[in-house]
Amino acid sequence: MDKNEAFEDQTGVITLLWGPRERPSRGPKPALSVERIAHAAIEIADAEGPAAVSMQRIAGDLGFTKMSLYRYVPGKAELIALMIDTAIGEPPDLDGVPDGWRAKLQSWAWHIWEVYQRHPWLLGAIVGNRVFGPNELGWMESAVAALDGTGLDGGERLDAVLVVNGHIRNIAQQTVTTAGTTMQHAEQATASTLTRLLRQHGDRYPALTAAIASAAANSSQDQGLEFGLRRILDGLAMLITDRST
Amino acid sequence: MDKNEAFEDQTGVITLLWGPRERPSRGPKPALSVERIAHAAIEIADAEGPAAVSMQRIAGDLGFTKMSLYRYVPGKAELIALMIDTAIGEPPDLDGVPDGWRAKLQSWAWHIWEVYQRHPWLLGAIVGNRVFGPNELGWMESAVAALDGTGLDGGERLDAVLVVNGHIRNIAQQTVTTAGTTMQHAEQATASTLTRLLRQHGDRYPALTAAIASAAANSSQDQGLEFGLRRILDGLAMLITDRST
DNA sequence: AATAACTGTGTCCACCGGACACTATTTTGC
DNA sequence: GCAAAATAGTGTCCGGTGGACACAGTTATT
Repeated sequence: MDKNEAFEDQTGVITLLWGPRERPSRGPKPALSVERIAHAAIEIADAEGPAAVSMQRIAGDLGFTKMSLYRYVPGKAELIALMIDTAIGEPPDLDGVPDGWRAKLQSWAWHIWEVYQRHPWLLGAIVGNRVFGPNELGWMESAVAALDGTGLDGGERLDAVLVVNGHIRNIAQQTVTTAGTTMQHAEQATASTLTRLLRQHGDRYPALTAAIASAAANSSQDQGLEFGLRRILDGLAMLITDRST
Repeated sequence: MDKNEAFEDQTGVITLLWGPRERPSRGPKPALSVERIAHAAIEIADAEGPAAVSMQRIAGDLGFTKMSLYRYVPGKAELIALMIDTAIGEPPDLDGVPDGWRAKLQSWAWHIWEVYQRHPWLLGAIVGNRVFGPNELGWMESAVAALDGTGLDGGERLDAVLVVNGHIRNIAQQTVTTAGTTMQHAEQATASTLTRLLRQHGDRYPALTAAIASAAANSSQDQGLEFGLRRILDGLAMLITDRST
């Protein structure tokens, strides 16, 4: 498919994501639109996982042949980029959140968490160097803006947003399954296989076995998101108070 | 390929990763081995990205036909699982690291960072619910063991390791490209496209534009790993001192 | 020696992304 | 009004993918 993804020309993605969407004057009226195609693809990915998204499938769902899609989209890679930015959607408005940067960033984290819950395939799609779309940049904007007023410089704000977003992504990856099953099911399955493996080979992993046993006893499971987020925000708070004194 | 990954029976992966590897008594001697196959696949992925790893390609590199591989591996998904655990490799020995949990966890973070640098395709391969392999569990073990002596309970230790690992993964994803180019190239490319996009649409993203300009001015780039790791460890330290008093 | 188990090969299949030629449709300039 | 130009959707073809299956060759057991 792609022999060297680093040398892909990003022009196709850029024009699809950022370029103007103007109808040519001559020729028959298009029966489809990039938006309809993207939404159909997202629907498939949401319901049946990213592997089910093929050109044939999308076109079939829309009632067209697969080659007709190539009138709207230069290729599948570009379509996926558009799927990503469309699925991420509009960034949240954090102006209504009071109480300064910490509450704003926390709210932002929960919003992006919901996005990942709604579109689990996003987690596997946003790896590697990519061209950012308008919505994706909008999310970064709102998060960086939440750190206005703190004494952090630009690089630190970017890094801080990176850490928070990364944590949510990471937790979502652990929690969510790619296909249609609920996260309870998936977590339960992995947890049970993990405990089964540890029951057999536990002697090789004493600390891990003890930790999991303790976690199960205290029923302190699924705190990963809040735990890590609190740690990260605590660490940021330390830096911010440090800067402001 | 896979219509619903959540319902995959993990038995194939489990037996391949954890099961005994015993030669049957009768029949010709196998000319290959799962290890050789996995290593050949890893070599391809390291050099040309994960998309270049196909059964035909692996078999061709080994001088066999692709169908011969299926005598050793039930399918490609299982082979990838084995690739992952093999590429992660032996966990680091942190007993030699002095100075308590913080230095140990920091050392652990840099070790896993190096693994992700060596095998960038890992970042795209370890998404979703998966069965852990022996080595992967070994890394978790060594990280959890590093938190021995802190007052944290089992669940907190697991969550802490999750956060640190997630951060490294996140930074590596931003830094590394899937194929052969160096990370400098990739970062440079994305950075330049980002600035070009912001130069055109910067009015929609004022805070982001300002932050990036400030970061460029202070030349405080590529501090993401250390920045976030310091914040996370600071936050953990707060919790630990809280627990011990 | 016969048999059973196993290894590697060749053939076949459905599906994938995509190139290309073709017809049908619509707008423009005359 | 009419021809030319540009576009939209279709049908056909191609190389590559993962994998099922039958088959011949090899080895240890009986």
